[in-house]
Amino acid sequence: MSRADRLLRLMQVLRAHRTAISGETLARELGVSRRTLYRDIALLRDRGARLEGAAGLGYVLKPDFTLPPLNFTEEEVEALALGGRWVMTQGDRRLAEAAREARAKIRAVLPPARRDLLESSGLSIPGGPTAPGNDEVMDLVRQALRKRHKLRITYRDSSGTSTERIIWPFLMGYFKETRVVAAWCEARQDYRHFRADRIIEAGVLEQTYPRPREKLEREWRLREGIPTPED
Amino acid sequence: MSRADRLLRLMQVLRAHRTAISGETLARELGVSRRTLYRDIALLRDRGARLEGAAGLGYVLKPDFTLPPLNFTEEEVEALALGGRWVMTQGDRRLAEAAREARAKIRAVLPPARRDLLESSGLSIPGGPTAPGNDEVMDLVRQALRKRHKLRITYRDSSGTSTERIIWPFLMGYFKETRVVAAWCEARQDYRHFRADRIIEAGVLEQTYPRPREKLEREWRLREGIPTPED
DNA sequence: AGGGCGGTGACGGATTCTGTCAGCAGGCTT
DNA sequence: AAGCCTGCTGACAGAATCCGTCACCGCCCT
Repeated sequence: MSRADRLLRLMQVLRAHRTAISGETLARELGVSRRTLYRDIALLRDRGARLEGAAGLGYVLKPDFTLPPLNFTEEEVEALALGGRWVMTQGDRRLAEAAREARAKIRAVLPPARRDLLESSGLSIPGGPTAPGNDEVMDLVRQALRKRHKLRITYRDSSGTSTERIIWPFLMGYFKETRVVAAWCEARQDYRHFRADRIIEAGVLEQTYPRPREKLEREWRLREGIPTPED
Repeated sequence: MSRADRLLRLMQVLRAHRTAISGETLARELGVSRRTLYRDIALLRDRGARLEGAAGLGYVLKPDFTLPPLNFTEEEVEALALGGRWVMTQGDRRLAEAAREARAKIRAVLPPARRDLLESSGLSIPGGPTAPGNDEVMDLVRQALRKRHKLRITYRDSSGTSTERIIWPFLMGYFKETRVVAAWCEARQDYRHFRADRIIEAGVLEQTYPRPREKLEREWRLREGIPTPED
């Protein structure tokens, strides 16, 4: 049996069962080793499945390991539609793709009456020129951000000289015309800003950086005198 | 992207689309060859998906045996977070509020591990000056848009003279600096644009306008030479 | 304290996958 | 009727993935 096949079967088994199941049992049922089962579980989780495992118990199956129905008001649907559309035009390719997928998922669990509103809200983001920035670089920056990993970048500054640095990225600002990464620069031992379109190349390092992202952001805001958005 | 991953996405895409969709399109969307797509389709059918394909038409997923989608992936959460934040800074007050509430609802169905990502994704919309536009007016425009109602507006044009008109709004464009309402103007019997910040006053009429919003939009795009976003 | 169980890393051989090429059939357009 | 698009299947070989094994960590329950 191919892996893809097995995963679909696994989803069905999980959905059917309501009580806790041990990984051992699942593995036997699917005819694979325990190690492989853990790999499958990890993939499902990565794709969004909401299922929790606890040592000594087995897998505690949240009944809603799929997306439960969401009851948004018309105005909330409008907000989601507009926000999604903005990301589709302004985000890097992968993020734009994610926005589309998210919309599709929301659409699937929306009450039928609101579905059309999601696709055709009448609110539009005119397709102007998208802000410059290498798609691949932006994707890597987001990864580093998410996992709090250090990032090695090759950067060409405004005078045109290239340098290589290791930075701790903690924020990416989506300005009107540019994308700017705010980070702690190891070489300078200080906060620095990097325009995404001037990052020639980037690589996510294995190492995480020692301070929480929020701490860095707070300190940076303080120093730069940038107020925290009330949100 | 692994095959297993792709299959989950394929189900997602099929579910989202309600009209027939060709294998060619699907293959492009998933980034694989047509041959591979046929293989994937075969596997899904093997697993019990009621998926009908016809030469010259495309594929249609029968709606009866569709699993609900999995929960959001990390990347999708990022997209939702960023989009929501943009609406909070750029929408009118009520829409911003709706974005916040939508976020709260999404947060409630998220696996605990992904909740933080929604609030603190590290992606930020810098709080610049929000585009001008009367909150109340924008709200009314959105209402009219949603319900396809006629709108009575008092408009001051670029030369400073005020006029009162009845319009059929079918689109609101969120430009970088301005919000623009595209509408059919009853007085002029033609399409007109109105900057939201120049609409002094507005009132939603009881009467709906006779043509579907999509029709108006399509005709308008044709006349103005504005391409439809592929989306 | 110990066993059961979830979770992770590394590794190398086995398996699967995928694009290409080729061909057939059926519907739609011209 | 011809031509095109599209669904569908077979074969092949290189590329990519997968999987079991082993080893280890930490938590939970008894």
